Amino acid sequence: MVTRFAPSPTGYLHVGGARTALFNWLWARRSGGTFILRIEDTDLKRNTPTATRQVMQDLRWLGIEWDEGPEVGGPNGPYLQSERLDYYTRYARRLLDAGRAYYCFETPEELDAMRAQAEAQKKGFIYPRPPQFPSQQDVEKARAQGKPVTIRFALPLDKPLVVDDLIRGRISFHPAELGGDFIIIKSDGFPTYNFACVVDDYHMRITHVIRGQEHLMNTPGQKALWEALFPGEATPQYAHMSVTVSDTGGKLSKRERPQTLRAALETMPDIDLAKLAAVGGIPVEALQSFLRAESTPDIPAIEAMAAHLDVHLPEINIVDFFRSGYLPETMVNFLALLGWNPGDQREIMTVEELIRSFDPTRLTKSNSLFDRKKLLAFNTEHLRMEPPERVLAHFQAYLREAESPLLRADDPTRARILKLCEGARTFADVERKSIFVFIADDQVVFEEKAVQKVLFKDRALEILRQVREKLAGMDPLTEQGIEEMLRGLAEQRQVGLGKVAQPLRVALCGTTISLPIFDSVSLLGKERTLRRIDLTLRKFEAAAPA
RNA sequence: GGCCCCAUCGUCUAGGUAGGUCUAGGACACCGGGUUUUCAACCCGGCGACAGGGGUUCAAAUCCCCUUGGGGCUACCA
Repeated sequence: MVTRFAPSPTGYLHVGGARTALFNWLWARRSGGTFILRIEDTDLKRNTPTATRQVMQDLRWLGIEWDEGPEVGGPNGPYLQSERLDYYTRYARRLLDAGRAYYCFETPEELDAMRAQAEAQKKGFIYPRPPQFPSQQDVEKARAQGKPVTIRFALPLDKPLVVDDLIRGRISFHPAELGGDFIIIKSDGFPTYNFACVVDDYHMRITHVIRGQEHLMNTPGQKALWEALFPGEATPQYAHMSVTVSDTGGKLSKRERPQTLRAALETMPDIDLAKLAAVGGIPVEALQSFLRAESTPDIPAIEAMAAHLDVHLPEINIVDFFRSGYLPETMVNFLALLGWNPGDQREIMTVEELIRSFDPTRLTKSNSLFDRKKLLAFNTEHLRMEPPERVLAHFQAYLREAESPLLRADDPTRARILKLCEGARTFADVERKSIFVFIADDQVVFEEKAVQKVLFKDRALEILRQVREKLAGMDPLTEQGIEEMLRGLAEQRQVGLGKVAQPLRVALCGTTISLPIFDSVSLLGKERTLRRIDLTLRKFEAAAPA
């Protein structure tokens, strides 16, 4: 069995693409077959130079390795369609010679006009096949006149086209309603998707294809092409899966990120636009225009501004989830369960379990919504479940990507922090709770809310001073000693531990959320703990309400 | 407009091919309670669905038809 994932290199790997790749990969692994990566870069206008590299990087992060394809090679290469042009021209020639394809010379404008006319008559557009196919001289004449030259496949109209879909069963199409003869070679000499796909699937000996529902209507045309090109040869078996839509409404689209930022900005009226624009590295005018929904800055600018304002953008691409602190194991598990299930009630599964259980006939027919809250729950579970060394390795990668101050910690410390954060939902949570240890003592940022709710209440500063004195007298500083001291103090003052621990926490971190307090003190050490308490007392004692 | 696909809790889904064992199961979310040095996690409990209408049948979530709703395609994009 040979399966494939065939993305077009237009940007990062997105959730939908990852899901398609995953199912094909699981299927190949399940059956001991081959999984091929093929890059469909036949649209010069849409290709992004770095996209192929990005897609491969994201696949590898997910653990989806290809047996044949770019960088790994294989007997059926090359694996970039732009390097396979000779195949397509050869087969187009063959169809032309057999009278199964013909040249056309309409300009895009002429085609648009024909379509508009069909629409005005409330009819579906069907390309009118000429009674006589243009000759080679006609082609030369057209070229001389500067007309575009394309090649169309003469779709057989005599019998219904039948597709046997593994998920949806037998589907029959009337060729006359399919839009007529379609283009196989564009005027730039490149093949269209439908043509290149057939030629390559044949030459790469693809036996099984799982792809999105959006390709279902392409399948009858591809089958007809296959029969004309490779009569008697079996086409791959197709499985057209459902689509995944976003829980923020509509399709999972990259526009969601800018839109989320804009919506957040609208709730912040007194914002310093000049400063924000500087953060994003764009002119103020560009930011203003963005706010009026007239333009959109590029994604790095959007992300920088969102990070600055602490606005969480919805993740769209696989790399976004990496940057938000998700585990690849989580993504694989979650994506696999969107539109598929193992047939029993298991949900949290390892990759090995997924491979063992995968059966494409269990793919769901209906579309599903990408639920980020459930994803979060899955990540919490995987963070707890995966081997600690593996989690640590992923954590390092996350920190490197984030250029986090936690990079300054050594491995044992990071492992300790990870352990203290049991129950955390993402690496971002872990980082947020422990970052205070790795910043300079005078760089602690005090959250207004924390100050008001903790430091300025219940004689917190008085307690803090007491804590400071006791801490100063402790040598050495052990977690156990700290705990006994804080508990003793709470008891002595007839208050809950929270009344003692929270002021200390805010003094050390500036926020009410951090690692467990005893570990926070021990991680910081005696000297830095005392210094932070002193800085806090100095800063807030004068300002405290009586 | 034409063609094609789909329809079970708010969400992901089990059950549908072989109609009765389904007063419809699980998970996430949500709500209530518990635990607690913060957040999270954790424990207990609760809410909650067969889109509507017709058939077929002793019996329908399950089979058939219609309606409605959602999605896709209708490109010299893939």
